[in-house]
Amino acid sequence: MAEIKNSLIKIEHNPTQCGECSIRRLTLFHGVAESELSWTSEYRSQQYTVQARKEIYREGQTSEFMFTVYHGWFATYKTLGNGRRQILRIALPGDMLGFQANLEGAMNHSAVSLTDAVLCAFSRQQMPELLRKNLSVAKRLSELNARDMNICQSRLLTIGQQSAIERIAFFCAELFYRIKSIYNEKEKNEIYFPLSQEDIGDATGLTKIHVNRTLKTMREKGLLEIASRSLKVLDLKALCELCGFDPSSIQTYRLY
Amino acid sequence: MAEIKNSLIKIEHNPTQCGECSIRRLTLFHGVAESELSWTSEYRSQQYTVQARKEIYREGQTSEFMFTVYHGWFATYKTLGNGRRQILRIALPGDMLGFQANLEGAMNHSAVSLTDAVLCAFSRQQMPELLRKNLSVAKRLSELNARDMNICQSRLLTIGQQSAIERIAFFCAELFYRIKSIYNEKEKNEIYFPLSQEDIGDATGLTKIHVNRTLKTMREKGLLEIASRSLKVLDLKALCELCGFDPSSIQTYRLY
DNA sequence: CGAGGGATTGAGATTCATCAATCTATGTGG
DNA sequence: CCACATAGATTGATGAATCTCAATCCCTCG
Repeated sequence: MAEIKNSLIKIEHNPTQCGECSIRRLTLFHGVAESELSWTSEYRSQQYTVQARKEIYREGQTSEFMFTVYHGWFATYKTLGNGRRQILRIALPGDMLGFQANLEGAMNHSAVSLTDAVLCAFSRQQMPELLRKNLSVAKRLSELNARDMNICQSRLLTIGQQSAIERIAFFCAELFYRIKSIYNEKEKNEIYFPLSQEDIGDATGLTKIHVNRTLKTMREKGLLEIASRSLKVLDLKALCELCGFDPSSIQTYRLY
Repeated sequence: MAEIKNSLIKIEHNPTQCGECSIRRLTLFHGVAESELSWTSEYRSQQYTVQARKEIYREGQTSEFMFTVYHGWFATYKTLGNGRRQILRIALPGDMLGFQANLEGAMNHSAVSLTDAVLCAFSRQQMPELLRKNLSVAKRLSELNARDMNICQSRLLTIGQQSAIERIAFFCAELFYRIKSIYNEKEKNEIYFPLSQEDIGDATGLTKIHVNRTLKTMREKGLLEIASRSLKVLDLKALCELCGFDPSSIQTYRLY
């Protein structure tokens, strides 16, 4: 497998400054006073581009950085000895990647880009210092982690207790709402959607064949259509009712 | 359903002092300097007893407190409209219950005692102040949450990608190691285990009937025996190999 | 000693996985 | 510009894993 080091390409020319970051409301630095941003942003070591489908860190290995997604989609996952893979989380702009309890230790999961993407990197080593010096950042980190915990637990519920069509509906409904809340698109019923059917299967605990058949059913029922990297929601209300997804819960996903 | 208020019984006589708490190494106050413990422990509002099988907070409702488990077992869970229930987490002594991003808002999951138990309560309202004033506690909270995130993601992996026998093996292996690490019992192969087969099913995403059949298989294979509130591990090595549970990962569960 | 909750077993239905083949869109090299 | 390679999507046939319904058993507790 390709070296991870090579997948991250440093942006030498004009990296985005935190002060002018258009998605700061979504990130770790949401809530940092403008007057403090000049020094807290010093901890943002670097900005990197990464191509689609590259690993940025791997389970069992250490990682120099943790990241904020500035642009693009990522998936975190764990694998089993037999090669099966469970996608744990889809990370979208504003989301953190790679924070865990033991900042020095090996990663307990892997992360891969699903699209060409841009990451803001933070030295893991310097994180404790940043958190000590700026309580607003520490509080925000805690909020982001608690939100991710809630999302993770909701996925445990859907995977543990729902049928194939319900799981896929839940997965798509959640992503649909998350994307729309990031880009403030109220009316659009179609979003960019870079996941393959196999990815959807890895996220929902189904085989790609069964995902394919279930998507066909959903298309026939007029719920949604996934084709050529696009997700079109045909009947949002029915989709949410089918899987028990509560759109108002997305507010606790946003945190801004 | 019974009122939650009534399930918590305040301990009026001689509640445990944080300074003499025998499991402090496992808790939120691990790492707090002895000299600071006198004032941080002021935030520990009260100690409560609770009988087995009582809800201590409920999804959708607000809760005055968050808790540290001092004694006993708890389960957190989410439910679906059709009544199906997913157990999200088994909380053991030292574990936190009820922390979430929006401390003022409604709970996003419920919690129930599995045994008679004792809880140390913290006013949710006062938490931000405590975290602001004591960085050691804030850091510890973040560690505990990150650890729980890892456990949650491991369960996502096992429920999403493993068979019934593997899921049950994983669930039991994890609890077995957690209990042994709490009580420092290296050699014992039997632990107290208050979960019904239905509980195991709710935790692993299986029906109680299938849990029953699978436990029978595991008994016949000489892996483990669950009977009369006890879990006896007959072949620990085989159990861990079956489900891919790595005992050394428990170190990141302990955090002390 | 009866009641009730959990455990156990059986039979049959359903969902989902597996294996295998074909199709389609996209990109690549000649 | 075309032949080819490749990855992802699609469909069919079959079998295994798990669920559902139903009945009985067993243990504990009042």
